Amino acid sequence: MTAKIFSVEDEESLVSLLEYNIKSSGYDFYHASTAYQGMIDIQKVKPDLILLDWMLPDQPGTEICKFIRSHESLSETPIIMLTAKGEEGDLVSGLNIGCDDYLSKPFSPKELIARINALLRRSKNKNKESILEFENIKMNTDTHRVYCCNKEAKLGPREYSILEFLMKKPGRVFTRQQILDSVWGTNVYVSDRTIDVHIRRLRQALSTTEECKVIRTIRSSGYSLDIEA
Amino acid sequence: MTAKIFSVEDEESLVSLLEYNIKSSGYDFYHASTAYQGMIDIQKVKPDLILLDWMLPDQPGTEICKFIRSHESLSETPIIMLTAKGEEGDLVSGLNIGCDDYLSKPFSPKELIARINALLRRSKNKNKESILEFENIKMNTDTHRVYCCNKEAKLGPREYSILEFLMKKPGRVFTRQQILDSVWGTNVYVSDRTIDVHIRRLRQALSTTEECKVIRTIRSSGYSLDIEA
DNA sequence: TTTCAGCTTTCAAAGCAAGTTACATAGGGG
DNA sequence: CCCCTATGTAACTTGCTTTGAAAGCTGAAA
Repeated sequence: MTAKIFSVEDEESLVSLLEYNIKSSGYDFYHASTAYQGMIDIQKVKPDLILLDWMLPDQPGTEICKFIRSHESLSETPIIMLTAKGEEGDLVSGLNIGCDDYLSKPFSPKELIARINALLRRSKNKNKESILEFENIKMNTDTHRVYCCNKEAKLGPREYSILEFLMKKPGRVFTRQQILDSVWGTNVYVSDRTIDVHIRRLRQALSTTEECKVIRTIRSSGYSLDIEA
Repeated sequence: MTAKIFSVEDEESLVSLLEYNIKSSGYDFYHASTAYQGMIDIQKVKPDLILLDWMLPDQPGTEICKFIRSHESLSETPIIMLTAKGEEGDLVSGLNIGCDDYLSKPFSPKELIARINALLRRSKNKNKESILEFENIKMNTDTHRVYCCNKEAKLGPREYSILEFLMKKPGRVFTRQQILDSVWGTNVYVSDRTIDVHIRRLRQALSTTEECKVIRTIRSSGYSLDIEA
């Protein structure tokens, strides 16, 4: 059964972009232009995933969010919020309200699809918790988003993998070789020193506003996710 | 001690390829052509790593896998499964059965060696106790942190290694040469006196607040981790 | 008590691991 | 086809660690 994606969005041009990309990815596409119409149609369609615009002509997207979460049959439906640039500040409350992920406009269609896939995958086997946490670092392995001190940190793929690896065994020291084996995989020949560079990039990315020293260097041994003594 | 690699494989040509590459990498090579013979010889040899062909003339490799995992003395031995092309589909079950890695034929010898190295590295660090304790000294080899009288002690890498070495056999006396061989490695030429210096630094680092005499000097012999008589 | 070998402490230079920066390249997306 | 990001390497810097020499100390034997 193909998954049904429901979008509530008033911008015409964006709707057609969404429709094109979502249908290309093999999903069914449904749509409403206002919050009011959306709430009606969502109950009929019972979609597998909902895309909500943050700003709608009649009511804010968050209202639909609350509506969905409070309806027995819909409450488990994953929701992705779409925000215009500059509205990110409210996102913290958005996540609290109950949406599962968000994207800031303009976003790449590829990224949207990736997040839809991830959320659908999760809701299919919604058994396991996908949040890793250590100190003030939070990591959502479904959405691949990382937060440090409640601000999102933008990591490259490699930095993300290294952090994920470290987060799975916080405090434990790993040699460069162990990190290479696990993140790069065996039979890949990369210099040990490459790790240093990525660790630097990771530290830099995690230093959002305040200093956030969570990666400890153990000289001649390796690195660990830990607080400096 | 060189690690022993045991291969169960019926293809003649592949066996000689394996033998050549594994021996070139400095490992001992053992071999059986059938599952039955393999199970017998593996018990005698007690190898450090096992290569299993998925398809064998008498029984599938998975049977050997089960056999190994259910035998007390062998159950921790890492296993790499070798599969012919097209058998990958069954690999999921293979990994569930308990092999640690797999390779699809044809594979590059380089890759095989890389995976062997990686697994041996992993199994070497596996079964060592991560908390060492003596008197009021506590040492966590996972996090590389050392506590003396419940306060963290900051040690340099060398001091750390020396302490770890001593903590493994508390009370026992080691000559300077033994410490050198173990911590620095054999065939490294460093003056004996160097040990004295590091011992001093170690003592200093362990004297956090109160006097904490746990390293005993045995004049004209060496040092031991012990309480002064 | 003196002597001497062996042990401890101190010190400064050399060594080395990690941090940092810059750059070439590759790969993907528009 | 061009631009941009991600990645890995190399070169340089920094600061701690290691090291051996040498001076100071200790304890046992004479």
